Amino acid sequence: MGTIYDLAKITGFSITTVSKALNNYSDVSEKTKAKIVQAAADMGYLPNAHAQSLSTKRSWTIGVMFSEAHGVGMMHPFFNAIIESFRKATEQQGYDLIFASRNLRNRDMSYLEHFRHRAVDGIVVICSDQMDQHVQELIQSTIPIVVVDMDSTDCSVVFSDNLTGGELAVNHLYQLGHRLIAHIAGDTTTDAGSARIEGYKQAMGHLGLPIPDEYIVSGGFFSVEEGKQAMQELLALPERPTAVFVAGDQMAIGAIDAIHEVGLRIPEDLSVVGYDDIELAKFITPKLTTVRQDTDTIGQHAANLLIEQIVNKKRVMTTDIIPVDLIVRQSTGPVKA
Amino acid sequence: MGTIYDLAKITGFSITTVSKALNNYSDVSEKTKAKIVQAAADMGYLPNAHAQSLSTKRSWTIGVMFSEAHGVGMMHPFFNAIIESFRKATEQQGYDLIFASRNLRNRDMSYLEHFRHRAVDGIVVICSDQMDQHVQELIQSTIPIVVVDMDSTDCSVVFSDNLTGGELAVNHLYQLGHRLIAHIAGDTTTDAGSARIEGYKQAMGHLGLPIPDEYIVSGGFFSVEEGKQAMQELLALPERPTAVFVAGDQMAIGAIDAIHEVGLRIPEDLSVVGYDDIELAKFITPKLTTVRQDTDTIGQHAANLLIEQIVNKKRVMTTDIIPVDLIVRQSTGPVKA
DNA sequence: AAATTTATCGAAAGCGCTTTCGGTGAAATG
DNA sequence: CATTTCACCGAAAGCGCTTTCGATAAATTT
Repeated sequence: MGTIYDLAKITGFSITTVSKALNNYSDVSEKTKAKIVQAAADMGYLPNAHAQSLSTKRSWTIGVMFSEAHGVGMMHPFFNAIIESFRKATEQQGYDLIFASRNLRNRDMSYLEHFRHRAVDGIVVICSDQMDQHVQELIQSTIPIVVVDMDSTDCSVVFSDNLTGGELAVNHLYQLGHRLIAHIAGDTTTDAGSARIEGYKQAMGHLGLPIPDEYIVSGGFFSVEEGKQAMQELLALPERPTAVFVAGDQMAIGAIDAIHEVGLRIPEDLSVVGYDDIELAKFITPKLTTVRQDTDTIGQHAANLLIEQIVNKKRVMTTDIIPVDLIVRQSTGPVKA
Repeated sequence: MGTIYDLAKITGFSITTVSKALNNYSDVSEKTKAKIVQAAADMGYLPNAHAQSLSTKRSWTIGVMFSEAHGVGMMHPFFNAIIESFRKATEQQGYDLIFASRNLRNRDMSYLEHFRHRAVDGIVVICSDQMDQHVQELIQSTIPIVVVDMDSTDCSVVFSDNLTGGELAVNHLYQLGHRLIAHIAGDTTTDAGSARIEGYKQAMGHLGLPIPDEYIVSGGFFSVEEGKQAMQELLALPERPTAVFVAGDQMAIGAIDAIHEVGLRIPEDLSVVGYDDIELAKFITPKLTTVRQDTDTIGQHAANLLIEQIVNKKRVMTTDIIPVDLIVRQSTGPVKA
């Protein structure tokens, strides 16, 4: 390793000059700059990030918060894809991601506290809901922040056009002749969940289609298992829907499983459209018709929004809504005559 | 915020005493300890992690390295599950995870350099292969390290019993009457890939089954797409196998897709067994017979192995092989008469 | 040649914390 | 009462780095 002092000793300059040389200050001659840089390379010198942070008040780290409330963690392919794209964008600018917990050596603390302790330059919250106290606390803090997949007027947010997404799905189904369209919803405490329900309702309204209460059933927090259960409820209905719009691909896969288990065929007996377009969507049987969320763009925009705030040292409250696409595959088909 | 100095001013004690009180030293009376702790709570004091690290040489961070060589990143459900379990285990001990890149503010640097710069206490490498220069460099360094899903005698490693896994799959297929058993392999530069091939070969050998060269086809780096392509090659063979052991569930899903696309049925026409037992495995159609890897245990063991080294300040080179299970579902069945 | 600029460097303070080591008064011992 | 122990506290150095500000010598300008 070696420190800046070693470098000073070796080259014969002061640590001041060494530091300046390494940081490319203008008041050090090219010659000495070259010598110092060379010596640094020779000894494999690397600046200590903690010392730097301490003295510059800049840590070049971004804290990421996954809400663990619903046990999704970083396992959900959608959030996962977003964080991956976010990571690529931020690391290009020199930031590292740090996953902090609520545990600091046996001291229980809030995320905000933990992030302050780590002195992160900014925060991204990936999956959460309005009810989460921790997220609200983060938003109210002064640390630059961007929130993904959730709405808020108190900070920068970026999320998919879930309303349109819901409409796209329903309209597609309608055009295929479906009139009995049910919805397996994501939990309404999440903005994504409720926006998709809203999109579903609006589209149904516009089309003059009635919505029986039993046609909206909760799939909980977007899990496969809950999607399956929700579908089972739907299947038990006296007037079974001919199509169902599922608010997430994972849930859709669960739903499909439920449908298959009772011996029904997709799309002949029942059409299903999902939401997300996870990688697997186009490979499973039947290939899933779904509303694609542009995770790449979401992640990038989130990264840009955050870094902009960090760099300019001022809060901005942008609401960035990313368009979605309907991807038609084989899980939807014309209604049975 | 506030620093230790503010706390000293407020309470009237020296910063030394404040620090000691906060760190529960024995040479500060209970009374003053209480006062200081109270004052700290009142002002919402939080120690600055960077300052602490600087002075203690302990950062309470663990660097995680995903090889980006094969473009899997953190998107693969298997690695993802491992990192999640690893995270839970380490955060319980007070460590935060930091995802470092190879980019430090436009300076291109190795992972080792980056980790040294960040002064991480330990390193976990999640998905990589022997050929990766960066990983080798990490292993040769003096920083505590644990490697997952890869073999090495130079550091602690933890991975699944891939050999047995391969055998389990083949034997299962054999018992169902299959004799023409092919293998869609993971890339042989990965230990997991080659060990599963080995398991396949050994089992076939024991059973006295011949292995035509064309029966082992590479599925690349475990992706769905590559699995699909591999299966297409298999399907084009003059003597088509009646069963195929696929070295990963993602690939298996791709393979199933390929099979369905040519109008064949699973398991009636063709049996397939996967590897991993990802969450979706039991929901897709057909429900996938697969070799389950115990990601929870892998993650935990890796965490323990790493923390042990950090705490004891000495390198240990354990090889921790985690057993696997065959989970029989519906993608395998008796060979057609 | 005197007066200014300019280029180059370093002393020193500071970032927030830990830890060694010594000092004080009170309690315990003889 | 003199001496030793003990409990409690603080001065100071140090962790590795940045940054301000002043100093010096060389280069320009008059």
